Amino acid sequence: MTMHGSSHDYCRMVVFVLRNCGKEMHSSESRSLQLQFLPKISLPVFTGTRIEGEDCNSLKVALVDVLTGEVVYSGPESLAKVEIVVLEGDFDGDEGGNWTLDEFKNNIVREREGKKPLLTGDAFLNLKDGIGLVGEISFTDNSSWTRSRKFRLGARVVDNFDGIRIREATTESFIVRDHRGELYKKHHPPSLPDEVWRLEKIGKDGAFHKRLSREKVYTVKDFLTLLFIDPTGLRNILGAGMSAKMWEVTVDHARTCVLDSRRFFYCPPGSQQKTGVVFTVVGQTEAQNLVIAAFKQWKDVLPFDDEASFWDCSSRLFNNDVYTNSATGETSDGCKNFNPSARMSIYGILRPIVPFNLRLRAWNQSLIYTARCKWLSVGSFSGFCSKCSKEMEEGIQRAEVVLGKEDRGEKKFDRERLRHR
DNA sequence: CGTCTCGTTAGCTTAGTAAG
DNA sequence: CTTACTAAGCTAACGAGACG
Repeated sequence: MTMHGSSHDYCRMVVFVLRNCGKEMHSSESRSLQLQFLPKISLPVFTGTRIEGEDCNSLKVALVDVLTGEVVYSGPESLAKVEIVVLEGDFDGDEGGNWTLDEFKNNIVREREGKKPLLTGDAFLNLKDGIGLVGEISFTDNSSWTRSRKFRLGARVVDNFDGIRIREATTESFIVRDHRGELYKKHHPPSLPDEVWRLEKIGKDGAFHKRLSREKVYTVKDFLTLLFIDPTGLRNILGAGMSAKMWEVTVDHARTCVLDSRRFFYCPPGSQQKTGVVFTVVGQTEAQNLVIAAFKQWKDVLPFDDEASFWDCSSRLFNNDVYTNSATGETSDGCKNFNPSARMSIYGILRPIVPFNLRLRAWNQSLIYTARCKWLSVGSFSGFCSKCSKEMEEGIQRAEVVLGKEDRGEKKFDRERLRHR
């Protein structure tokens, strides 16, 4: 059975015809079929880059029954051959999909004269069970030269099912940019080794980029380090030309940089290891973050009249937990093995504890580092060990942190691992 | 409103590579 | 070695936003 409209007036309601094993099965219900793209196209789109669906999904074309919204899994149409074409971005702007076949054809965009076909790759696909995967296709040219400066993708059925009109699919309109634009894209989030112009408001070879380069701020890491160590100095490098608003945008963008988990520990010479600081690769301290968190969760903050009352209270606070064994009154033998020749890190949580003796041992039980500490950033601690640098080359991968009377087997921190990096 | 700066775009140039 | 093709780099033009 065949339904014909006039050449410009195809009926959108068609009688669905099933053909199976050469037998014709006539459906009494009227059906309106159309192709649909699934899911939306992932933006932005660049020339030479594969067109993909949102969230890294492959782009698909599905044959759908307009009335039920369901995919047509059976029948000859569910195996149709489909062609992907490029359409003008303003095609069917407000029409709600009521285009004719000729209107669709007239809005197909061809390549510019002397250029390669606008789409490269597998422009044809075969539906299977009503769904087909769009293969590897990409644009060869940007969309700036067209009347709307945008493209859409269209999908149309190549086969003729006895003149039955299957409505074509179109995507949302989108801009196709020259792939070279991709080279100068900002990174979200930026990474530490990125050049500093990957940050918002820092133009490549622009005034700010030059000012930063003059002061040897080449990378996002350099920028972040200066931001934490000397924010005023960094602000001065950028100068008055950078407005407060721009500064905020750049700094906010830089702060989204995902830092690695490495931590560094520093005991000033002569401090007898009573004071030390743990910091990130860009000089950000755990304390900074904790204080910020504390001000946000003020109800959880404990007030003390003075430092003495803090220590008095804290020793009682932590008296019954795993840190108790650390307060043994042992004298510290200092950092005699401490040397910035090899770096080690352990991972865990930062918390205040009573003064304790810390010993770091390699897996073969050789003593790497001892110190008397008031604060331990278990899990975010880094040390440098001269003994270890030798042993590391021989294949040592980890050591345990043992606090207090480890010789009696009370290894409270076994689960904390010390790792070479 | 003029100036400064960044962000984007795209034409042109250069470098690299494969084929003959 | 020459030629053809492609990818990458350079740079000018233009628009937008911030600021005085």
